[in-house]
Amino acid sequence: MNKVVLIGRLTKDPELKFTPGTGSAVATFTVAVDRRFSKDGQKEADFIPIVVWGKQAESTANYTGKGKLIGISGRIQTRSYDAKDGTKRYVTEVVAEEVQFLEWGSGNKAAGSSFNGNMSEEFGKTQSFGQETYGEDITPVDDGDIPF
Amino acid sequence: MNKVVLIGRLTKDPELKFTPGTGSAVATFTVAVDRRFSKDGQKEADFIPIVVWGKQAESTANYTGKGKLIGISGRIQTRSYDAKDGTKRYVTEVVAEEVQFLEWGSGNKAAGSSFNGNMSEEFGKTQSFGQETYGEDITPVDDGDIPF
Amino acid sequence: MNKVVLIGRLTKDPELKFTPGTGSAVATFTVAVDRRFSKDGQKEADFIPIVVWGKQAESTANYTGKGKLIGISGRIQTRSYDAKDGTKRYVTEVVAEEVQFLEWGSGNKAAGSSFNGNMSEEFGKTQSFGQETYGEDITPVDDGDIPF
Amino acid sequence: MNKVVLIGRLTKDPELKFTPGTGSAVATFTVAVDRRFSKDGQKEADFIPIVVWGKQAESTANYTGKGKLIGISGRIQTRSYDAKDGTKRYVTEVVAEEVQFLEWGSGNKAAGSSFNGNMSEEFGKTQSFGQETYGEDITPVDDGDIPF
DNA sequence: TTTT
DNA sequence: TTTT
Repeated sequence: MNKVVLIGRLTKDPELKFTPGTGSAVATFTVAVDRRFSKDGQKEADFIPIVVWGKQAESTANYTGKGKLIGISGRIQTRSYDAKDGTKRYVTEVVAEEVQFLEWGSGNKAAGSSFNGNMSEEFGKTQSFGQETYGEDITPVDDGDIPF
Repeated sequence: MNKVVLIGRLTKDPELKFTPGTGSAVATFTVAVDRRFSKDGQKEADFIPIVVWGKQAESTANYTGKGKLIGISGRIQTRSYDAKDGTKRYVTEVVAEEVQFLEWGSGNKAAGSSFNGNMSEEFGKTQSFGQETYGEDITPVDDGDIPF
Repeated sequence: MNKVVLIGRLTKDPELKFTPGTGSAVATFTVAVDRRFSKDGQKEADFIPIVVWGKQAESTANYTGKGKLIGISGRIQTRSYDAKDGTKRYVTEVVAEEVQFLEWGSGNKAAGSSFNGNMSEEFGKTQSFGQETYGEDITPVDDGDIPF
Repeated sequence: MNKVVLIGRLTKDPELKFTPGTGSAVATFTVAVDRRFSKDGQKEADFIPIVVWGKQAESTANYTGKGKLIGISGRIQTRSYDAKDGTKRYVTEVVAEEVQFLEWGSGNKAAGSSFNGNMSEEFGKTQSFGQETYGEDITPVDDGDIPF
């Protein structure tokens, strides 16, 4: 059993990439989740790294963005990589299986991602809110060559 | 909202320490959680770092141990520290708020911790199973000087 | 272990009552949570009964209302009562331990509850959004005589 | 968002049925989850109704049973039916998406279910423990005619 | 650096 | 390296 649920705000626009192999979309971003109990009244937050795969990665890249509130459910994943200094580094992140946009509106008009952004007319300026949840559509087939 | 639930096995006995300041107990350990979907049939797991505070830390140090199955609920916490090479390192771990021993029996009889271990007669060799859950008893008062 | 997380909309304004004994506040309401998979495209939802105790009950009664989006974490509780026809009825509901207002704004200006509603100037018409989470402040002391 | 995680014990052996239409397997049972905080020291539990579909329903019927410890993740579902006295009754239950046997061993040798029970030699008397989790294999296609 |  |  490995279950996570988070509600927080994106610290930046998501980064959209595609795996070299199968071309699966992957979005990565960080979510700031305010802590319930902070010492005295200081505002404190946890900054949790998120990974999303497949069609949801594209939705995420297009319908949410920096500062927007988002709900996520998924699981904690750990992996290691070799740092440039030769040491092994360990990463703990959340793989999102379900993403719920609690505030809509994306910042990524200027692109840099392969998505053409033609949704921006519908969602760009308007602040609409919904309860739609996007489920996992691609089994995260762990290509071996992860682009981050 | 920041909620985590895990069921997995300890990869080692927990490490019990006490904060220099208030003397609060802190236990740290890693839990191996088998993944539901692994590529082909290879056994794969996530190795998730756990922190437990207060009275629960002591229970954990004494009633569970390497290889034992445990249930955890809590939240994801991120923090940073300065590595010896001068760079900043980021850590993501789970702060357990509730710990449930799904298999009892500890390995740390020989001690090294301040706990006297007199429970070992009751729980040491026997493999008993229960559903008792130990709640958070100390608000994790983030001493500033965390001993790990 | 008994953990629930929900994001959904109130089907009505919360009902605020106070226990005869200790005078603890209790709010009850129903949250509609859209299903991810519904047969064909029909909109379907689960209508989940929620109970909140203490100071949070009052916040809930005042800062949210019919149609508003809310995040809840808590646990499932079951209880039974004797129906007027002499049969025993079983109830399953969610006891909220944490409530997060994803959209603010209450409908209960006209009252009927004992709360004086003097917050309505601040929160009444404006649609502001936040991430503030209100934790459990009163241990739900199960008076024995629950007013619903 | 609608997420539930439970760890508890079956109050009885699961009941296995098959939908008239598609012949999908459905198992139903109740899980007793001990409460963390009970008034004084009295042992109290919540008795939570569970529904499992598909292949997992069969696993459940065969590899677990009365008194066994089980981990469940899923969602809360509400439905209504017409009671014999003409009134509408509302039911809240947990639809399990993931089931983890924390203690193995089934009681349903004598059958009544279509499963032939030939696993009982492997799992019957031995008390083995594992971490295997069985995922949802059939999208719970809500036949319309649910056999309970 | 990992558990069964 | 962080969000409102």
